[in-house]
Amino acid sequence: MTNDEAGERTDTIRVSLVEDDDEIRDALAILIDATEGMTCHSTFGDCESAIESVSKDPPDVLMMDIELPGMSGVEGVQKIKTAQPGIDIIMLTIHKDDDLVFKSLSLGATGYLLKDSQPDDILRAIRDVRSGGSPMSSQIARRIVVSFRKAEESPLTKRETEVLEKLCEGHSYKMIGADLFVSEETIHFHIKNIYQKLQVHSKSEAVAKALRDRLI
Amino acid sequence: MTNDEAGERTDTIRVSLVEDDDEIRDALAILIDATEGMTCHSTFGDCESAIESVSKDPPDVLMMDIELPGMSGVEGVQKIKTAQPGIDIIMLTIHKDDDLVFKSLSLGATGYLLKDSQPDDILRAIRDVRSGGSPMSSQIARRIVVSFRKAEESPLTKRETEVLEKLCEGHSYKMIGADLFVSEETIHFHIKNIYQKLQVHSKSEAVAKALRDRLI
DNA sequence: GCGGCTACTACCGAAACAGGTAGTTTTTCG
DNA sequence: CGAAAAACTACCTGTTTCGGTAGTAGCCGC
Repeated sequence: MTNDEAGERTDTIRVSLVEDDDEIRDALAILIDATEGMTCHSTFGDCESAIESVSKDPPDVLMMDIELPGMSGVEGVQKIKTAQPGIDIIMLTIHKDDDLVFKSLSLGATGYLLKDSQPDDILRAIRDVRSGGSPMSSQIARRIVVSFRKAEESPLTKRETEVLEKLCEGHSYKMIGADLFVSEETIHFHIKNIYQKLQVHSKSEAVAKALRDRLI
Repeated sequence: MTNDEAGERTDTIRVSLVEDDDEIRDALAILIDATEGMTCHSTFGDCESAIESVSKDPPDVLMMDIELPGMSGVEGVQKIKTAQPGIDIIMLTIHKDDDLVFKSLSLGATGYLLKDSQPDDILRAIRDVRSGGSPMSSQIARRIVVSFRKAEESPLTKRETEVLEKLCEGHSYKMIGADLFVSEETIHFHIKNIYQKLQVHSKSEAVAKALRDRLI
């Protein structure tokens, strides 16, 4: 392991573990250490101690149980990723479809593994995450894909949507009017209707709603 | 497979294909028809004809080449998904990491497959997409995960971020001041600084930038 | 201890916006 | 065809925002 050379990570992948179950933790450590190209860098039974150590001596990859006593894995992801953005974090879970997995991915985790995955799958996920992938089940992938898809049906008319798009670009009534070749008053009219339909009362509120609900 | 019972779709999965290469299209059709639990419902050489037929007689799953003569697969996804939101669309591609794949996923595709995938992988993807998954490579998954993560570093101070959050909720200067127990003028001051840092000139533009760049 | 950053307060004038009312024309669809 | 929806124009009034200038105060690091 720790060979020096230059290059950021042509060499051994250092893996750390955060897992409260001793048996699982030890088994993973042994598996990783027995594999060429990776080494178990450190192990922790809880998030708090992991956070402290990891900021001093960061590994390349961190595998973290999503359900931990004390600070949850989700919270841990946020803290560790803030302190050490370079670490790739893989969440470990027993549930296939867990809201927590989804949350931790959006907070900074890069992939996730089921605890009872085959050794081969575990090792593949570690390499995968290090070479720019996000290992995860297709069920989780679906939820992520859906979450950033455009709304299928909007209450707005075509023209109103057009106006809303311009609003989101920060244009004034006057500029939008010029862009769409109608008068400023017409834009005013459309925007009043947009406000009514979206139940908002200002440009910024409309923009926030449009972007959050992916109306545009 | 085809047991009937109740349930919404215990029976055969109807698959349609859009692929301009005759050989690939025929090979896929044969593979699908030879597999228990699915049937090849219809095939098309281009998007235009697929769109017409599919709106009359929709399949369960549509496999679509991402690069087609005439209308591109990406455009096709958008049109078909708008007309028939119930169809699960799997994109076919030869490139592993293609911007087009990413685009089509955000426009309504549910998964994607490499054209040279093993037959088993193809059949698995079809079943997968039908049972609520999004089959895709971990490289694509990573790009999607990253695209909705919060910005790691914001140019804004803590206070400014706080103000920006309130802006995104559509509050006025006065309301934000009341919320944060400072004067309206102070909010005015913070917002001027936010505008400078984000290079914007209005509330709505700031909100748009904040939400798009995930500063909050 | 001093400069730099952050947080806060204040005043001004021009511009933009929000909400209301009151119309006309065009498109869409039963 | 005729009703309904969408697109368009206009005016008015009070409120909010934007950009500029100007000053106070606390905290941190060199």
